[in-house]
Order: sequence, then structure tokens, then C-alpha cells
Amino acid sequence: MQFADCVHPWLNSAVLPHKQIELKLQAAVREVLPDAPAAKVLVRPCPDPKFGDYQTNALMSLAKARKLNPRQLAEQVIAKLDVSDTCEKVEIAGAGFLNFRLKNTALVQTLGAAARGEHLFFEKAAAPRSIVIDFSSPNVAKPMHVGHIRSTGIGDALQRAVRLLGHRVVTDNHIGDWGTQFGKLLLGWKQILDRPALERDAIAELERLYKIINAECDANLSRLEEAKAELVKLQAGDTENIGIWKEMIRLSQKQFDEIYGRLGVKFDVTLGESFYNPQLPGVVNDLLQRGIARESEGAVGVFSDHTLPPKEDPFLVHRDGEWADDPALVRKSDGGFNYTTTDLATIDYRLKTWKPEEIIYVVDDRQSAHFKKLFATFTRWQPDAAKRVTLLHAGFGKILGEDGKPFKTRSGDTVKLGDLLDEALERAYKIVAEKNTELSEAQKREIARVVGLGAVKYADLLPNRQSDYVFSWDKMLALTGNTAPYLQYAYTRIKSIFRKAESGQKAEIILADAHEITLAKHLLNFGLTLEAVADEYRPNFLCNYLYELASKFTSFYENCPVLKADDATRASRLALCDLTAKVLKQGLELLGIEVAEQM
RNA sequence: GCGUCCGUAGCUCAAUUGGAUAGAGCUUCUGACUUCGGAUCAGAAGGUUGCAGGUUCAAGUCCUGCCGGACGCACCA
Repeated sequence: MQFADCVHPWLNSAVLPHKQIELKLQAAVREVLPDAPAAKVLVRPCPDPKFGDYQTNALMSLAKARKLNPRQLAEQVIAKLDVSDTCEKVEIAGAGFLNFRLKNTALVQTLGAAARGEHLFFEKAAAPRSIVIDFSSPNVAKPMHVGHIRSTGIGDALQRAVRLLGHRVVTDNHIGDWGTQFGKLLLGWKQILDRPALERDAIAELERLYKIINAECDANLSRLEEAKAELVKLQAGDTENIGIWKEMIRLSQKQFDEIYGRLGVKFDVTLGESFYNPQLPGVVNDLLQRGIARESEGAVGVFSDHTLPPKEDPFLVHRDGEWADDPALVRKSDGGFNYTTTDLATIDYRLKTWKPEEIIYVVDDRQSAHFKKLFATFTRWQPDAAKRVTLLHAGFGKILGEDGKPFKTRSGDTVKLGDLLDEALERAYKIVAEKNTELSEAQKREIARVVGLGAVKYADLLPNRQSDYVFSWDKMLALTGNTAPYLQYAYTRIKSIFRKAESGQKAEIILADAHEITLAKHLLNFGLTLEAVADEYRPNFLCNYLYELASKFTSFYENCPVLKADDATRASRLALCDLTAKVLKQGLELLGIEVAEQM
């Protein structure tokens, strides 16, 4: 984006100091360097308060690209920049950083507005985007396991954050309700189904069927043929098979709904793979007609168009010293379609239905090669539509066991998500019961639910989404340190104060103690953090922000008496407590985590 | 074999994607006032960011090579 595109009618409407500074800075840079890209001129919190409160490093890279002296450029920009309403004198530091230090009056004013309920330290996006977020995507007839917490938790946190910032969002659960596995499941259902077991635990029974038939198919080719025959009948619309298939979906959806209910996750739409079935032949025919796909060894695939260097071409692979084709198959040699075909039809449908500017896939990084091919194929299939949308794979790492391999139980099974949640609640309950002997059983259960679920969700959201992490029950269910219960505890302490005092919403803010100032300044960074989460699709920024907020609050709490302070100070500190509680609650809510009044 | 990702404190992870003195938690050790909840706080200890080069004002981050690991390599999704 160029500055020329970037007229700021909201220049004076920005309420947060960092936003005002940023807009003025961008304007000043534009005066000095008319061709500078606005998107690159950003204000961030200083890494160390001794430098100031906010900084920008943008002038150094701008100077470098134009072979200018960065400190001279900084001087020129400062000459055009008047931020005296919010900041002390702007300082040039190091190789060309600009450091901004907030005036106390600006800080107090911002907090005062927040205390009056005018804002909560964030602002709606000036240019809202429309975004489809695809996440969770469990498979029919299989239990949801720990792996699903990643896509589900990250996806849900992201959609909550971008929604709060005013972006338009459609969440879509792309359930795995179609595919080869149904041949085996149908065979199992017809031949070895245990009805009473199905009624007790449908998913366990479906899983049992699949495992047995799958093993038989591996050992016996004629068994595999039987399964394929069932699949063909299903695909051809055979009434009996369709009926069984629908029943399997219904039973699975019941399980999904139960888990989502516990997790507090909702979707705008749930359109499984089967929804796109009618479109698939048309997709392949269109690709064939346009010469994008061709037949090979009985299958139909999209091959390289050789417009890219081989190294960057997703349809080529280096093998035995030369570049060989690595196509994206869209039709199998048996005439069936696969997930690339479905995914193409899905993009097409989403673009036509919602006209989003972005489609985000919150899916395991192991599928990154698939998405590269998928996006490249779509771009060749519908070049004009592709220009109007950003397709993004927001991948995440694996959950490993303590041996460094993908996480399994001792018996070799994956850990079921429901079992993990049960265990979390149980462990939390023990602690809650220990610490709150006076509470009723129902209260203890409720607190244990909030704390246990929070711990699990937070533990999964805290690491960088791209890295693998080692699963440990103790870490997942820890209640001390950088965990959700630490944040929830800070919240209950504030609530405890307010059980003994009036609300502090009309107070004048007075910042005298260093702990108060540190806390206050951190509150102002909430919006900055949310923008980073929404721009980079990384909820862990928010986890870290909230942990620091709780930590700074606790320091304040230890050092600055609230209830016993003199009237003016007490009122101001109550206001500070109230704002902290609100940000904690709002921030945790974005992570899908609840708070309790006491714990 | 090819490709992708990774290697940071004893352990588990951060580091806003090239920014200032690499930060937390757990563990260990030392402290916390008859003040609001000790699921807490203050402090200490712990690092040649796998190794060797290179690029530049600046490298955990980019490039090259090596060592070690994970994942993926047409007709499962």
C-alpha cells in the first residue's frame, strides 16, 4: 500500500496515543519521502522502558533502501513531526531509532477515557477485512484427539480476535465426511456392527469397525475389493449406503457438538467435504478444458506450466538429478476425486458465497505442500478471482510425546480430547476443593471447570503456533507459573477487592507510584497486541501480553495498598484495578477462556 | 535421495519475522512486614542461541557448508 492510497479521515479520531503517534509519523515520513510505503512505518512498544514507551525502526530500513544517512533522515522526519500533545521530546537513538515517551497527561487522559467506558485500549480496524477462517475439521467416525485442540483452539482464538477488531468473519468447519474410509466403515457396519456397543459409545464402535476392516483389507485383497464396492455404491447414491453414511455423520456430529459445547466453540457454518460432491466433476472438466489439468497414468492431474523457476515450482520435484513432475491429482484412475478437488470446489464456493478478501486455513503444517499446490492450482484455474483474495495456510506444529515422536498413549492410541478435558477438570477440582472448603459442591465444580479448561487451552495457545511442542500432562494441567490460572487468579483478587469497595469508574486517575505507571502503560498496549495477533495470526502474542499484565498487576498489588490508601489515591487505584480486570477478562475471552469471581 | 521445518539456560518454551544488554515458566537456593486472597511476591543461580564461515550500521532470525532431529514426497484426508 502506498501513502497515496492512504488518506486518513480518522486521523483525529484515533483515541490511543500509539495510534495517534503512528498516523502522525506516517504523515511526516510521507512529507520527507513521498514514495515510502505506509504499511512499513509502524510504532511498537520499546523493548526496554529506559528507551521510552514506543519506538519505530522504520526509518533505518527506509534510509537503507534509498542510501540515505538514517540519522539525518530521522532529523528531517522529526522536523515535520509534532506529537507534543502526547509525547515528550522525540529522541533519535542508536543507528536511527525514534523513541517516544508518553506524557503523563496523555497517559492519564487515556486511562480516564477508558474508566468512563469510552474504550478498552483497542480500536476497531480502520480498514475492516472480510475473512473466512477454516479450522477444527474433525473426521466423521473418529474420536477427536489432542491434535484437534490445536486447530480448534488457535482457530477459535483468531476468529474472536479479528472479530473484536471489527473485521467481518465467517467461520467454517470443513468436516471430513467423505472419502475412501467410508467403504471400510460401510462394510464393517453391515457385517460386524455391535448395536448395543453403538448405543453406548458410537464413536468407539465406529473406530472398532474401521480398525478391524482396515486390518483385514491390508491382509486380504478381496476384502479391499469388497470395501471399494461399498464405496462405489455410496458414491452412486445407493439408498441403503447413503442411509448408513448419514447415520454415521449424525452420530459423529453429536460427539463434535458435545466437545465444542465444552470448549465454547461455535461455527457460523459447518459444510463438510460431501457438500461439494456435486461440483467435483465440473471442477475437473473445467480444468481439463482450460488445459490446466491433463490425464496421466489413468488419473487426472495439474502439472507444471513452467512459468516458475523449477525450485519454486510446486508441481516439480528434483529426482535422480533432474526435475520430474509432481502433479496435484484431481481425479483418481478409478474415477474418484480426492481432497485437492474438494478443496478447489470449496474455495470456489466460498468466494462466490461470501466474497472474502482472505481465506485462512488453520491446519497442521504437514499439509503445507498440499496447500502450496492447491493455491497455485486455484490461481491458474481462476486468475481473476485469485487476485481478489489472499489464501493463507496458518499452519501449526505437532504435539510430540516425551520421546520426541507424535504423541500417543502407552497403548499406542492417540489421547482423546474428551479424556484430556476430563483429566484437567479432575486435577483442577482437587486443588479447588483443597483451597475452598467453605464453597458448595456446585461452586467447586464450576470453578474447577473454568480453571481446568482454561489451563488446557492456554497451554496450547502459549507456544508459537508454528513450532512443535512436547506434550506433558503436568504442563497442560499446571496451575502455577505462566498459566491461565495465574491470570484467572489475578482477576479474582481484583474481584475480591471490589467485594469490599465501591466501583472506581468515576475517579480521577492519579499516577504517582512506579508500579502504577508500569501497569497503566501496559494497559495501553492491549490494542497494539491485538493488532499483532490479527496481522500475523498468532494468539501467543496475546498470551504473553496477558501474562505480563497479570504480573505487573500483582507487583502493583503487593506494593500499592488500594483499600487503605487516602481517598483520592484509593479511588484512582480502584479505577486501575477495574480496568485491569476488564482487560484480563476481555483478553481471556479472546483466548476462549472464562474467568471466575473466586477460586 | 529430494524437499520443508527445527536445534536457544538442567527441563519446557518466548523473542511481534533483521533491531538496542537473548526473556519467561518449571526445578534449585535465599527472603516476604500481625495491609486488600501465599494458586502470590522480591531476589539469586543458570547462555559461545548445534558447529564453521559469510552478508551489514545491526544476525537466534538472512546466505553457504557440515552435524543432529522431525515431517512430507503423485491416486488417504
